[in-house]
Amino acid sequence: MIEKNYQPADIEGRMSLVWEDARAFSAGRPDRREADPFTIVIPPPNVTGSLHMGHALNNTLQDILCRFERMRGRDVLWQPGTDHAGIATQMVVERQLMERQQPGRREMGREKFLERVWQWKDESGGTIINQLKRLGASCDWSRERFTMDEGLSKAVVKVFVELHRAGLIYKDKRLVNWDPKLLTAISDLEVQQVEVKGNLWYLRYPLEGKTFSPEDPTSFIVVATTRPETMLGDTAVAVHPEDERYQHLIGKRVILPLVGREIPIVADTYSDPDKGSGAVKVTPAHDFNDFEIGRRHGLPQISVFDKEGCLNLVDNEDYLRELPEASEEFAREFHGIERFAARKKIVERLKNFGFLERIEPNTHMVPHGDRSGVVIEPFLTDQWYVDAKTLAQPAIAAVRSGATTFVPKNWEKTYFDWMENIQPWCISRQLWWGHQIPAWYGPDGKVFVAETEEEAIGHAIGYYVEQEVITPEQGREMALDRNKRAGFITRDEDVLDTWFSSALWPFSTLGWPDDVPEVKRYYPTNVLVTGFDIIFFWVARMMMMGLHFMGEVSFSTVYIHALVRDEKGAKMSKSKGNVIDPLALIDEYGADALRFTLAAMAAQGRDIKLSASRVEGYRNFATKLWNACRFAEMNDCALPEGFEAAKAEETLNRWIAHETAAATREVTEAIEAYRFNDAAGAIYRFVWNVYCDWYLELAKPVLTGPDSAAKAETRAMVAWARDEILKLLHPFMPFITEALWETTADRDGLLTLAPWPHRVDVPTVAEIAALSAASFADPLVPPMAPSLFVPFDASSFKDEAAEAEIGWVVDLVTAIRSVRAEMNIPPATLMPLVLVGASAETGERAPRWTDVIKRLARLSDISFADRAPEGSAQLVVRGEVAALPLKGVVDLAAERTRLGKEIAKADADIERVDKKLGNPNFVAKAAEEVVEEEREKREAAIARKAKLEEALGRLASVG
RNA sequence: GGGCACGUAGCUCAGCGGGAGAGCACUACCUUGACAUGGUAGGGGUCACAGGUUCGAUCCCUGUCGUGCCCA
Repeated sequence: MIEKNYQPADIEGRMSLVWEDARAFSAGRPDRREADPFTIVIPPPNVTGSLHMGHALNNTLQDILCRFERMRGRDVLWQPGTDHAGIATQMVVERQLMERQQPGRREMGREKFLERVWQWKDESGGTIINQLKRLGASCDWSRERFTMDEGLSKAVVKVFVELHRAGLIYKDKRLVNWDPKLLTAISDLEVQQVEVKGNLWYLRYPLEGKTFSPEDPTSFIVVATTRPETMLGDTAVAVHPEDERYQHLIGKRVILPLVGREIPIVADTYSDPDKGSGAVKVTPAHDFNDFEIGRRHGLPQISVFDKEGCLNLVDNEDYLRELPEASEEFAREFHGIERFAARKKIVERLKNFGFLERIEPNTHMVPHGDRSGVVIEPFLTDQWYVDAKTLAQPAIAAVRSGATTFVPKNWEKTYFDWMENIQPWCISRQLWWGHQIPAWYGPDGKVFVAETEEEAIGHAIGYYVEQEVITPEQGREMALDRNKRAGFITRDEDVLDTWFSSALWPFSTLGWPDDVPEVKRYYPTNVLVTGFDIIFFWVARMMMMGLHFMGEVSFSTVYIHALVRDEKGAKMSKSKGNVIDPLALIDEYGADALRFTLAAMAAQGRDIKLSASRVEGYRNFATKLWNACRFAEMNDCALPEGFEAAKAEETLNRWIAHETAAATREVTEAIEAYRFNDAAGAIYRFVWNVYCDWYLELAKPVLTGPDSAAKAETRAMVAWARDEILKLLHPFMPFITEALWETTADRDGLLTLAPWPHRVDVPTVAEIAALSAASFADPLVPPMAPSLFVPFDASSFKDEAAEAEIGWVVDLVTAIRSVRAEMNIPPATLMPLVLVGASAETGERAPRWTDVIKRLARLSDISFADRAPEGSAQLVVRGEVAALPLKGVVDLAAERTRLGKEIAKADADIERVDKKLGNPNFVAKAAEEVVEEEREKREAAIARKAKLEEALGRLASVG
């Protein structure tokens, strides 16, 4: 029995359990051993994360694809899991320690701290996974993976060692984006450019050999800067080589104010003559552009900050080199001052000595760490790098050749732009939570990269014996005695960027590097579904790693979906406070309604601005379906064994078969083309506007009539079409459809494993037997219902005659209702209908639909006549006149107005078509079908107008 | 400054070379035996603006204005 009211909360939890118990989503089910695999890896959410609208959209789309392919008989693996989110997770746990007033990370030490992080992960790390389950994600939960798992960590180590051996990973001293709060390097992509209202400070740098005076412009050069505090690390001044103002100064030297260092004036095109003073100070150790200028001119790099962003001058050899002794006092005075305080103090000092020309307000972009929120400091450090440029080449080629395609295609441009300008990828992070880099250092700093410490020691001993640092004898002793070699080499303390492990996700989750059958079966994956914002973070890196280590692309299709934005079109973010919580929407309207909304709005290439009213509307759609199924149940509609829809005899039943086939084709083709909104729209219209509005209404007289063959067939057909609807809708609304599937009949299997209506590979009888055998062999696999295999070829079934007949009924009823409403005839008034001058076809059809038409159009009687009775309202349906004779009820003036409006409409049609057909160019140049179509339109409009005028004439003669 | 989108009914959005569509909102009527989380009928748009291509442009091209995003 179906409950009276649809309550999503009541069924969603229960259906989740049903699927789980049946292990419905397990990859490699025995009954699908021979089936084609279909694989999607989930973009792993942060283990610290919770479900936001972007996740909801992303996973809804993946789930639609997975459920669709699962029903099409594929062996689906949707690989779930989370990533360890190095910085975010470490921050979460550190914050927790602080809140509980427990010892901090450094006090407890690395090992203890990592234990705490794991403990946190075990307790709270499952949040987002449970939220994905609430959304209905049909992942193979038994295969859930975590980037810090043993197996995935093994893959990380192997990849690092092999890339290092191949020279594709190396250590280098370069500028990195340094987060002075978190004390780690971060990636370009974790840096947010924020517009900040700052200043341009114009500074006077005295020229060497002149006596500096603020009054004498020939005694100095003015440089403009947004970061005056970095001037302590300046090693040059740059001007544009063609800037006439400065030609005479190129090659001269200036004395750096406050510091006293002599630095050159160089010519470099980076300097923009139109910006500031046209001269810039060059600080290679604290600015990415200056770093490049420094390289071009061979300038020294002087870092003046420490890793916390405080001035570091005392004992700073780079800084103090070649400086006069007096400057040591200055160094002591400024040493240790935080960078923004230093800015104030330095500007003040410059001003006091006349070196500050002026200050100009200037709005510019300043890099901020997206986790810490503090201003990022370009900082010169030793880090590990991946040679991304080399690895990118095959990844670029794979997209060029079409081995991997983007949907929509225009994202390929973005991909190429990024890949072709890719920079070395800094992969080391100064954190504790993550994969510790498998590199060890010998006593002299020599690095040994190996999969294990034992192996590294072996290499080290060999190396140092060869270098005669230790004797062969010492080496032998160390190799044999653990105690003797303790502390000989020390491991790199840093960990790898989280994205380094995520890049391996499509194959590490399958078990690589172990030789397991899953790798062979499920790699390459079929499609990756993601938002464009992580094309760079993730897609590109998976492409690089997949091609290098597997020799094959990671996925053949990348579907890039929209971003979910708020009602103003702004990106949803916590700091803006404009987030809509998907879980709140699920609580209010159900997961099915939310999923359907997201699918219906997921038009390609367009962002989604979500509003709750849409979700409500689709919840109502679910209710509609629920009630339609209740109707079927109340009328004892059931599918008899062996029923064949294609062989139905009743016109109405053939019509719904025709419509079902059309809807099936539409939905199937739309999902295949990733047009989720079209698919959702097609099933929505079919359920509501075809099945509910017309089929069930037209079937009512038959269902409530006397027992007959027609009644039996209609009962079967109502149930059959309902089942087809449940299947077509299942990928979008899995909970309600599975629940109704369970309740509406005695089923042998779950809907989620039932075959898709459009399945091309309808199994033969022999195959069914084999499948059943396989199913029964494994008690966990529910056998498939034999009745599901009754062939109905949705790809080809058509019945145009049924379509024409039911179409006439629909048009007639609609026209009568429209006239009644316009004439203000109360619904309680039953009117007679007269079909005027009916054709033979109509004469045959009408009696077959008397009951239905009477009921739906609220008629007392249907009759035929050659002329419309006096004083009747008349309407034209498919070229024939129907009259509603009701003397006294029909307001003649109103009817005259109504007919006048209809005629005007017909006139407008005729005029528009005439204009076209009157154009000789149109007739000559337009496609023949188009011209023919227009001619037909014209004829129809003229005929319609004639009938209407006739009706108006009759009215005039009466009144 | 460079790149990518987008401006269609009051709102949120589809459509995209030959008759302007949906959901919500709105108006009127309906306690009709599945459903008021509903039914029936209806109102509402110079498809941002200006040029061009075409027999024909909401749709293709160019420009202008406006909005958003990404990158520098």
